[in-house]
Amino acid sequence: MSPDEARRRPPTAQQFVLAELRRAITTGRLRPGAPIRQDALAEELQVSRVPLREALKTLQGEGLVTYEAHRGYFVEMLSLDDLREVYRIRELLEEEAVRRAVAVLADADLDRLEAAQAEVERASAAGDVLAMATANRAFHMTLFECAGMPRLVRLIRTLWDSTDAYRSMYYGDSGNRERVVKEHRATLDALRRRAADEAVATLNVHRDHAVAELESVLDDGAPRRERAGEPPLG
Amino acid sequence: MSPDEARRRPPTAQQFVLAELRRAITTGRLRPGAPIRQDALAEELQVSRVPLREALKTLQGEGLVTYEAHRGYFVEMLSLDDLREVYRIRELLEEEAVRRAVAVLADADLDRLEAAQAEVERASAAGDVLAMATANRAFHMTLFECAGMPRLVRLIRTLWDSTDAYRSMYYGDSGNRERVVKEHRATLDALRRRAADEAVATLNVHRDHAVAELESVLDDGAPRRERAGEPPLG
DNA sequence: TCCTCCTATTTTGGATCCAATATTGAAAAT
DNA sequence: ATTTTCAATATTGGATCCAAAATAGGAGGA
Repeated sequence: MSPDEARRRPPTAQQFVLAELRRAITTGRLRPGAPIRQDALAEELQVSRVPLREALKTLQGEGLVTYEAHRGYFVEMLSLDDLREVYRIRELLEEEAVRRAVAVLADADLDRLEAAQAEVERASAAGDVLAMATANRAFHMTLFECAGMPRLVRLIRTLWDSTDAYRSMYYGDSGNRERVVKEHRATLDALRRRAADEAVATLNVHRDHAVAELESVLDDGAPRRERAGEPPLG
Repeated sequence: MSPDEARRRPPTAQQFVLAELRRAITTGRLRPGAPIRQDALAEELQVSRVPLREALKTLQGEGLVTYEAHRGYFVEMLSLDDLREVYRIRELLEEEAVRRAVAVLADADLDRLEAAQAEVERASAAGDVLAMATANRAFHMTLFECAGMPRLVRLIRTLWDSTDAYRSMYYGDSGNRERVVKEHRATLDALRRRAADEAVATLNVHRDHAVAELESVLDDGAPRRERAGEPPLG
């Protein structure tokens, strides 16, 4: 079996379940605050509760779900303050990653960033929200990985994961999509000139805008903890 | 049952196992690079493999162990570069925590810090290495928690956990213990005067010395991945 | 009507058993 | 002697079953 195929369908049930859960949370299929009923979900996904619980433990570690002994797992419900905290931490860590990346950036790295950006622009033009989110993420992670600090990148990735559910709506607006394209171009320009301060600044603008957008969407009240009624997990 | 009792013996086997595993890794009982044999460990701890595996998943999320499908879990083996990366990330996050803490520091917080420091000094004088590590950690976490950023503190705590195994040796040296006591006093002094820059600086010195010490201990070669021979887990 | 207590039900936690995969070691071929 | 193949073994992955805890609902009492 080729490595590609192996990645397509994970070799273990827990990895399959993990991917499904991420998708469910990201797309809002499982809503913030909702309890996760293991029996129902396991049946839905055609696995037993054992791999499901292991996947949930992973998500707990990433902060996507919370856990209470004998009460179970709940989809993490982030308040506005929580979101601001996550974005502030991202700012700290991503600045470090970008500075280190700029210091060692090779032409081949820039080529890969250009390719990632091309995909972002394609998705933006097509209005493909899911592809847009994926491509945007790939662009940023490609940059961060140039820093050669795998643990730092892992932390940043986890922070992105933890707010995926709240960020998915962002790309629905075509104005936001165009803005992202422009901001990426500004970042790329700074990177080509190895202007670290400028690259950090453009990314901060990029991030702050996302936060501001989130705030305006959410400030009519924090999401409520739900106890039932979410649709099944097709 | 009192809350205290409830905390003494965790209500679930996975939490018990998690604590035991942490201790085993921290004390070097499970050595970096060693594979974790689930059957043997489960029998050792008198539980089945199910809660053990959930505990391992938690540790995987924290970076204390690595996981490969169908091959199992291994105690994470940190290279010198890895350690430096962890400490650099800590520097970034802890600076933020300290600055936020100083901005809102109340007298009651200072009292708690004094109490924590008293415990550090007691342990230092007694030469109690384990108590020293615990007290030092409590001192720092008490400070960080004043920042009112629970996610940030959680990340920092995880980073501390991930290097526990390597830091345990540090307090064996009485010179190191005395140095820690002095550095804490300098930090406390800065905090009392709400001198954020100074507090950050003293903590950076504190941390950098630990890194330097680790480097001198480890630079005769990275630890090897072991495959067998670790003593049983009393 | 409201509160308390107790029981029935639901849900999670964990043990055991079996299946799937990886590893080891020996035998056979080059 | 070295490499390859294949079977035997060890180890992990997962399903099912049972136990323990929490939740929900109703009966009884104030």
